[in-house]
Amino acid sequence: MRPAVDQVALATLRTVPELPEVESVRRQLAPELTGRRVVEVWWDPHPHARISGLEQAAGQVIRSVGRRGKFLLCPLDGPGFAGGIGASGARDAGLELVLHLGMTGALRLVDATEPTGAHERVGFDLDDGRRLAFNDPRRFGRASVVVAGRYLPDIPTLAVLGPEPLSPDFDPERFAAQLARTRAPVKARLLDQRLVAGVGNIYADESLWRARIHPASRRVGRSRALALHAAVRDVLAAAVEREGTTFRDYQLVNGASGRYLSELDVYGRGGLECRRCTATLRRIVLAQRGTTYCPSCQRI
DNA sequence: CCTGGTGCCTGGGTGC
DNA sequence: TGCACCCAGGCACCAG
Repeated sequence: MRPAVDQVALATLRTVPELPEVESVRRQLAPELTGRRVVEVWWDPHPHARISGLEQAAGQVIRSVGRRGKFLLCPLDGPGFAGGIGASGARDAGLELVLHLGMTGALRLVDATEPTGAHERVGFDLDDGRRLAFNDPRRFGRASVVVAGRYLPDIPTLAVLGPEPLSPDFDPERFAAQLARTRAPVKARLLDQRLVAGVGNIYADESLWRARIHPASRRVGRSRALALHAAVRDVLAAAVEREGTTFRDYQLVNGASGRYLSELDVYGRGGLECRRCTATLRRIVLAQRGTTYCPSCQRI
């Protein structure tokens, strides 16, 4: 057993998990889950639960814990796995566990004897006597087992997910060209996951503020697009560095909070002073999302 | 294809 | 103290 981690909330997020929060959860889970065998799986029978294929996880070994955008990706190895070279000589198409925390999802490692939590939607009993519990009050999260890399039809967003913002795949010129091609508000483009993966409401507002771009802008020229590209990278990198944003009781394994909250410049600061120009930050609704920006230094 | 609008879901907050 | 709203928002889905 691992008493230092048992019973600890790995991610009781009040903040909606975006890339930095999911990456922080991934880093906590990876050493705990890698090499563990899933003994048994239980899941929520609710008709609207976004769950598929989980019966296939039983007996599988978790090979690693990865991430793409806001998705956690765990490649699985079957009981007889011996290197992945099948009779045909081609690499076997193994299975993959895909988790998305949605708005309120949280993952915990608990003792397997602990009763199912009130909002527990999925439980993976592991071969070390613990259970990976997926707690998700609003059922906006997702849990699926698919053939590795085959994300259609179950997970269409993952199938068309844009580049990882903190990798070289996120190319500034390509980003600028794609942004120039359509006329939706720039914030909507940041949120839709195809231009760049992992940006949600908080870090969209933060990035736009940093790049001095009005969230409702429908035309973003090359130089501003390049500034936005850099801002997205800088904001996400800084938030990962601080293990995400905690509003309430999101806790790390050691009990610490995500420390990006004090770094937020606009999100949650409507009516307060802009830290750059002292104008009053304004809160509007854009793309059906609460949006905060500085009317003085973010111009259309 | 592109875009905007609606529904899903429920804990927590507000106003009466 | 109780009750009826109403909001938060990632994503699926649909209509124009």
